[in-house]
Amino acid sequence: MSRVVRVLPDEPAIDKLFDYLVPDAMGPAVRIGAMVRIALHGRRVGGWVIEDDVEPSVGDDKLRPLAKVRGFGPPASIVGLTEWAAWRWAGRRAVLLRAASPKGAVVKLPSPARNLAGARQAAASADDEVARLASAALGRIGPSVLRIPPALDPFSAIIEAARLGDVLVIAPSQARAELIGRRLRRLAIPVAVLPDEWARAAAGGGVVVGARGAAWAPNEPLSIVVLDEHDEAHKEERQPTWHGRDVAVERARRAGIPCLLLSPCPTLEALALAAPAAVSRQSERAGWAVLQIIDRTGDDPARAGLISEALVTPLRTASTAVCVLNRTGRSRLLACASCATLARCEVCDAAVHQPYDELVCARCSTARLVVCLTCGGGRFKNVRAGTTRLRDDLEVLTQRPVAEVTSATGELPEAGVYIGTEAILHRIARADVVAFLDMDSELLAPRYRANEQALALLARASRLVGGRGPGRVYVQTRLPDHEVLRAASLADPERLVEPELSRRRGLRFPPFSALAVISGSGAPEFAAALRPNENIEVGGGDTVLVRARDAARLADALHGLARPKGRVRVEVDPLRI
DNA sequence: CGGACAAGCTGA
DNA sequence: CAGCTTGTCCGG
Repeated sequence: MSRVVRVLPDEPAIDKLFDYLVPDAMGPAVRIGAMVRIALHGRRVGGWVIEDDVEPSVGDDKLRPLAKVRGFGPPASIVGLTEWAAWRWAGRRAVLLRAASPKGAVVKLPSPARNLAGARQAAASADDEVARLASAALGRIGPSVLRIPPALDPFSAIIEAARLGDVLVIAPSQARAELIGRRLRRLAIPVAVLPDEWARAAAGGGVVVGARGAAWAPNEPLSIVVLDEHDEAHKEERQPTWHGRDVAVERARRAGIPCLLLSPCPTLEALALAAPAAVSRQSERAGWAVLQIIDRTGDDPARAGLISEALVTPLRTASTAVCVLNRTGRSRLLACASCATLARCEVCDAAVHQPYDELVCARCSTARLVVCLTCGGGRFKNVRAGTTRLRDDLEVLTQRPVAEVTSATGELPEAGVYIGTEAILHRIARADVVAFLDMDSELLAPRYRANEQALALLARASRLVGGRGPGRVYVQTRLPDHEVLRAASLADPERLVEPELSRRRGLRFPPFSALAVISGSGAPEFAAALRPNENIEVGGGDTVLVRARDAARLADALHGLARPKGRVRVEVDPLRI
């Protein structure tokens, strides 16, 4: 009998399996996960072998041979994991298999790393509080949560895991992954940094480290370590919106291995998996920065500037100061490109924005053509509400150079003071002053995770200033007693857990439910196919919120629904609603 | 996705 | 009714 395999084409829109004959010459290279090329409907496309030795589901006359074997792809266990993730996040398998595959063709694997004994020796020297916590957690199969304050180095947890055998480390950013790779190499511990060293990772032996994509790494680790589990960078923004931590937890469950979730401020999702272990109170206090709360309760909102008196001296004297001003939620302003008049609503005079090809009033929703009422011009440009002005003001106030940092900023300019949105906290590694100019926009953000996100920002700032030491984190606020500020001041994230749990339970937000947001022109039609029942609630409108009792029921409800004509975006587990 | 083919529209 | 556009289906 000739061998037949089942192949998924690398065309996300197809998402169907097709059977192909395996020519004898290709035999040994064809296995589950192998990347192949196939003739499909008159063209050649790439694909992955998903099942081996199958009974063909079409007649022999239709069967065609594989056109080519391109090389190694994800191992069978990871193919299975992508299958699960496609269900869990209601997405297409090909997108996930791409994330799990090497960037170029891999036809040969290097020999696996062997000098593990030396690595274990290097590892044996690490003996601190973090190592002891990790060691205990590594004795348990499945998820563990370790609360390690922002400025305490989690590296010895990785070393501790490496001592026991191959490890997979998932970092919140590529930069962080590469840094860890360099540190491990310095200790002569074999390491493959993804995505570049996919082949070395597949060969096995030692540590594999990468950003969220490493959750699909082709190795067979004996443990998985997720760094900064709370960091939203672990979530893929494109569809399917999978989460590196959740993939790691499922992967560990399937493999029957420990999975360590590290964070200074664990999410309620992580805490639902395991009770946290924490370093001593003393160490935790040392790992959070001193918070200086600048109470602006009495200041006249109309008159008070964004920089209070109390902030001027710290900004002037710090060697590096970082100012965070979140513009999200502030109305974006449009100005006419030719006459610079601000675009206002003709009915109510409020600022208008341009979601699509018309101008819409943020207050009364009146829409009109994209035309300037003053000069008739048809082009508008975004005015970033006052940041440039703020930069100038800051320069005058501090009498030193101030640099604005945006996502477009390449090389960081030389300056004593930097200003930007919260993304700036990921661009600058060290500072002695971090100032949140408008913390209330975080604390009062109309998002169900606002508290968790605000605490994460303070954790990040604490890391920048190096924990409890001479550095300071300043917070301008009208809510000086807010529980998030209190938790960060006291270096006690646990204080936030109970109130947050009861709030989420009351409002039935995750982890007490699972959510999906369906948007795009086809959203109403798509949502109409979802039948509400005791497990599923479906909202109305152009953007539909779906709420289920849990992730499995949500996934089941979304599974296999026909996509209508228009655009449909299904975001499972949205973090910012 | 993109080719095949069928159903609808137009012009003489 | 040829010649074209638009829509739906399906691939091994």
